[in-house]
Amino acid sequence: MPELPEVETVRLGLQPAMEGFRIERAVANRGDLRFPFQTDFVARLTGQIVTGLGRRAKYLLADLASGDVLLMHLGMSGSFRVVTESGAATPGEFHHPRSEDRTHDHVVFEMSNGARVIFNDPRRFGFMKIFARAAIDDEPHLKGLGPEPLGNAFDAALLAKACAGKQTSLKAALLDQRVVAGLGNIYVCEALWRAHLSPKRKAASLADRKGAPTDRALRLTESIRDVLHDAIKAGGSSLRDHRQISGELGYFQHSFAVYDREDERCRTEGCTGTVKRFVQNGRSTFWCSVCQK
DNA sequence: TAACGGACCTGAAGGC
DNA sequence: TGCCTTCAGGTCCGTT
Repeated sequence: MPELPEVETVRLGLQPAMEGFRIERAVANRGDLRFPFQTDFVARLTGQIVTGLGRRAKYLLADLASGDVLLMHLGMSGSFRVVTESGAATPGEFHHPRSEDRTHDHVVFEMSNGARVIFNDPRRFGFMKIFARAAIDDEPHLKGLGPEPLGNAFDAALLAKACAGKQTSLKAALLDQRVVAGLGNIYVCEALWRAHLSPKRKAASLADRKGAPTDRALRLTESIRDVLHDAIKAGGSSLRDHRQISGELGYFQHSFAVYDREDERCRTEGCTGTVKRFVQNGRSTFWCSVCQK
């Protein structure tokens, strides 16, 4: 599922095809994804040079020369592929399992360098929206997002402050994009395992009575950074519908310590536990009850 | 205000 | 083999 590392991998893949080039033609093959397209969606994209391609949490942000920003979210199953003039996807040959199935190719950008950037999203949980860069502070999807976990501002003190007084579980708190932006179910499970913290533990326990970060907050902050860095280095994970730009699989799923490893041995050195699964806030949680406290 | 759960959506996997 | 059911999960929104 596209969480921060997958979105960052997509961004790095799209950059050579889009940044600095003009969108000669934009096509929306249907009226909506998760939300209806704006009526002027195509018009505001056509002829615009993409001056930069950034990321905020799980959102991709394409800056346009007009001063607009194209906001893109991959939802659950969204993916991009880039097809060059020669017909080959870059980098490498495109080999998505459903590469012949164009049914879910919902948006196409024809770039001035000859590349076709195609957004495919079978479940249509993704969406695209255009807003003025000047109004970015008022953009509802970005407003209220917590700190970037890989940014300089994110540290144990900030995480502890965001969790102080919260009676909900650590798992639920970390999935809350207002607390920290970009984590999803997989990386929350993995980060909690690395920090040896139970997903059931109260979020408030990251702060002491004075609101200062506890040792748990320090461990968790480090674990979040580490797991995200490792995943980006591996090109993201590739569960089910998610693929890289090239159609290739990411490799991080091979490194999962707990996610989707129910009944397998815990990988913590010296731990005799097995990975368990339970449903928490409507989502599967994987953890080791022996070494995660 | 915080916390929680349902809805959205469709392909994959499992059961019969 | 084919049909049916369940599950997956990011975000929004309604309810408690």
